Amino acid sequence: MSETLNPTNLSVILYRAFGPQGWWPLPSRGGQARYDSRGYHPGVYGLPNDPEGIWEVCCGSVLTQNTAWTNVETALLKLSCAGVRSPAAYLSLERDERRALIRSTGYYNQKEEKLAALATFLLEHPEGTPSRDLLLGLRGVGPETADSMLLYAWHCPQFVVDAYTIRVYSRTGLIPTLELPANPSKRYEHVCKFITSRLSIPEKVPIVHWYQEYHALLVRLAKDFCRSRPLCGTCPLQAYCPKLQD
DNA sequence: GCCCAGGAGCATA
DNA sequence: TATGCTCATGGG
Repeated sequence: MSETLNPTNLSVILYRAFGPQGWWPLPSRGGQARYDSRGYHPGVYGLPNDPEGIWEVCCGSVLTQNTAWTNVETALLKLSCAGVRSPAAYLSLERDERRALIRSTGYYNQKEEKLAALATFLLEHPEGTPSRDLLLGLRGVGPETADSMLLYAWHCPQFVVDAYTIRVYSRTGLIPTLELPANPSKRYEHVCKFITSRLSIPEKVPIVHWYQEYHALLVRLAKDFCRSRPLCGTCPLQAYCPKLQD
């Protein structure tokens, strides 16, 4: 091992390996100015910058719960093609129409209700950034979903923890597994504080950009290498990670 | 056919 | 507080 891993240099190593990730993707804008074919916008921050984009990010954060993003892409494209580009448009549909549009993401009965609650909330709060507590009060919005919306839709400096984050931090030994609380909610807050309290971000870099990039890079690593069955042989962390497998 | 995917809510003990 | 179950489609 060449260098001891810590939360800060991990993000630097991943950025060097993968480059900017262009999150949060907006599939409906694939190919438009500043977006690549699948709606990513690498190196371009400050997006989304309009209500339709905010709605699409919020939708995506609910639809991707325990679901592969490719299935969410399908649903977001269907919603957009059907003209559902706002909370009001969503609420104007019949339940069965909503379910049909998001079917590809699975759990579509539950998610239809979650999106209805979200849409109603957004209509009641058309401006400004909602508080984390308000978002957490919505049916179907837990800590990861709330933080994803805050960080990517509203550009708040709120770090996002997901299953991939915990997997990578556990396997690399960055966080002692024994210290992880069993309670999911406590575990989330524990990991979030653990990471953010140890991050040293250069003054010239906005915290929001760093948080966005870091989360996206952890997902990239976990999807491509640190899978449930890991591909350690070609992993960019090979020189740093104590858990060599395969 | 099996495993997995960017969670959250609820019942039960 | 902790654990287990449920929700469901689609790709590898």
